Amino acid sequence: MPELPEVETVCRGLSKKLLKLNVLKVKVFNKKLRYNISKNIEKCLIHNKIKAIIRRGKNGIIVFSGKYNLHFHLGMTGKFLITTPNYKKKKHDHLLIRFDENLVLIYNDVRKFGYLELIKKPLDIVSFRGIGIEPFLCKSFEKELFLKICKKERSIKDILLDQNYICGIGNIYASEILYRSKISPFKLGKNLCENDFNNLLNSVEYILNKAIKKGGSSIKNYKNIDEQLGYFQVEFKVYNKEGMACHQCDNLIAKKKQSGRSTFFCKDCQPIN
DNA sequence: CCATTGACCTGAGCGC
DNA sequence: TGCGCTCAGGTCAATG
Repeated sequence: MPELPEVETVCRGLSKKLLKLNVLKVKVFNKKLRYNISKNIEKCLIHNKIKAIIRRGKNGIIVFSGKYNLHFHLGMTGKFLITTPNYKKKKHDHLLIRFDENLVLIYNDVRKFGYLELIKKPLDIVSFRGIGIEPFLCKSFEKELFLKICKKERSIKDILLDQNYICGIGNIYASEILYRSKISPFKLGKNLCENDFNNLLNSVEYILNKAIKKGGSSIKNYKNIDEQLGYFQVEFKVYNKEGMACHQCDNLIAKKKQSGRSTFFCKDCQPIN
């Protein structure tokens, strides 16, 4: 579910409430997520303080005072909730961490595509899991990215979704970014001209920034840690807008399956040539 | 090495 | 009311 703007919003929310707090208890309700939650999680985190919360692409890292950090990925339906010790466990709650100051952190994930893993320090946030360039740094790596992408026989949308080029973009923002860039989602990497590429990197920053400012997008069930909704979905120009009028021409927004996922675009405004 | 497909898992919404 | 089907914000292993 969550792409970079949603993960960023979650990280900021967690920072606001949990920074400097001390872990009193860790309880695993169900360890079977995408990867199993470590049996040692309580041992590794208890009496540690939260020092920072960092985002890298769609990943979050809770930095603790001890030997381990906690890396999380929310998959499609992962959510954190901050609540109090009298909280009643709900369906699909998988982990609970109790802190001092009477606060409790819950990880809930319906589809269990997310995960929580302990990672040993020191944290090399730059080469983290070998993922690609942070979107807000991508202009400094423009040449490098262009050289990589301009050889590819893959569609530009597939490339945007591949976290090894630019990280943090998912299915919603890929469509929105390509619409603003006036590039067909089906255009191949090798066919992008420099002008396309400039527009693309521009829109990557613009769209993601704007979405962060709105607290991300809530289309089904995404919520921030205090159950607040994001509001970027009202700004969608193409995602879920099949059959609606294009904002820039008389055409209707089209929807097509691409690599097994829905793509939304305007045929006229986003030429393939 | 590169590109494509299906698997992982649960729930919502739709047509019948 | 219920069944069966498709779809959903993401990755990753297996295949050609």
